[in-house]
Amino acid sequence: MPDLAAPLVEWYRANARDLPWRQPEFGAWGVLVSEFMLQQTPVYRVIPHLEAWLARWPTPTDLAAAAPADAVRQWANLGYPRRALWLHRAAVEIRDRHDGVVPSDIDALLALTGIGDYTARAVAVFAYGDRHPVVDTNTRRVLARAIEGRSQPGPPSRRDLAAMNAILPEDRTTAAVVNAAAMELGATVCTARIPRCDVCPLSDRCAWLAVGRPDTGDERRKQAPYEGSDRQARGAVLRTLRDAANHAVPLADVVPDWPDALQRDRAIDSLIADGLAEADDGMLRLPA
DNA sequence: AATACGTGGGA
DNA sequence: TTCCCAAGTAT
Repeated sequence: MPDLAAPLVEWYRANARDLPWRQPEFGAWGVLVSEFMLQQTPVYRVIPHLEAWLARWPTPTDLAAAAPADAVRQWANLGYPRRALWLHRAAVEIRDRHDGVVPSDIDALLALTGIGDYTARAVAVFAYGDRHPVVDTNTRRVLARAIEGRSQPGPPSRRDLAAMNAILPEDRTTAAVVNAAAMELGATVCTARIPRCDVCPLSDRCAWLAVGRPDTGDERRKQAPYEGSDRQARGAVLRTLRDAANHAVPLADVVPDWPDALQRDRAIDSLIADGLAEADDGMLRLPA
């Protein structure tokens, strides 16, 4: 296997974006919040929300003391609002199980609500400097191209962690940089569409470029259409609840003009089932 | 393992 | 305009 770590590190030193969570003093809580927000949401949309969030709740204990409704409201239009609920639950768990300190142990992190394989390792590595492989969608694409010669990665797998681990240097500080660099390269150069191979630090050893950048046909699953979907209906309902000045809305006033009343009611029920809404006395509200 | 889950910007 | 897709997780 070609050495990927050295060129990645050199490239990262010169080209990494100056992102808030990369400041040394940013703190584990800030890193954790940023990782929740970055799950499926672009960097440029996260940054302003992250700063507002941390100004309001500077520690896990601060957030744990708030109502879930406040977390969902503060989440605003970041999307996937259950992440706000899960982040709040994680804060409660950190307060109750870890004395208010974000843990660095992978298994302890994995046990927190809303934290999976990616986020657990991202926190341990980027907040605490521990040595683990961190694999996100960017890294999977970089490895698929540079090592396997494929245009897109296959389905996520535990093998991805082993592949990343195989290119990590022994030194933990450098290993953390390699993790960040692989993600950064995938985000800014080795992109899903129109990769910029002309400025890529791996171009002289990339298996995919060497064989002429073929489309290897590994289609990623197409996202279901959003227009007319249940998700869109849920989004409309939740927006109504977020924007309600008195924090509660009569059920009859919840998107009354939605084209499909049955779909709207289904959305309301599913939001209640998810803990994102509560109904009582004919009123609908965010969870207290 | 496949599916559900928001939102909005860029090409 | 329409389509793609963005630092994933839970079930």
